[in-house]
Amino acid sequence: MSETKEFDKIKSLMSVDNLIFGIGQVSELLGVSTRQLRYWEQQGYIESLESPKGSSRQFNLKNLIKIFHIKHFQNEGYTLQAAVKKGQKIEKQFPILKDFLRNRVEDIIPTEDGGKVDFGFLDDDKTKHIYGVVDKDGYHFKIVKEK
DNA sequence: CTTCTCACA
DNA sequence: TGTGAGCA
Repeated sequence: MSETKEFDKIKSLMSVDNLIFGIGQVSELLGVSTRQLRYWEQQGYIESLESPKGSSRQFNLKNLIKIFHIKHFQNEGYTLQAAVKKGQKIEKQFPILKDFLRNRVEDIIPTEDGGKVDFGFLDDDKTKHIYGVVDKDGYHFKIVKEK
């Protein structure tokens, strides 16, 4: 087997799409009854990977996260429909947040009582360095003037 | 022991 | 918005 083929195999093994959970696992993991999961799927809120007809349902990570969110918002007191909508909103926000973090966060520096997030410079002259600070008092931004 | 579907509230 | 029964 060629090296690229080997690499593809490893990549495929590590791919989140290949993290599959059985309905029982999901139920135990997230505290949602197997019956609920089938019901939610029947209502079209989630979907399972059902290649072999009539065989047991399997869920990928995407749907595991969906289920997690629905359960979460139901616990907060939302109806099933509202919980699904809340989950969809989070799922739309998440890639944007990820993109922001990937492109704007330069570094994360742990400290004794928390840490600080380096957001880089505010200006092109690179004189105002902005940090997001997490410490025992909470969260705040700090602008450090360089030279 | 698990998951499935169907009937029922 | 789900559950219990009863089958495979």
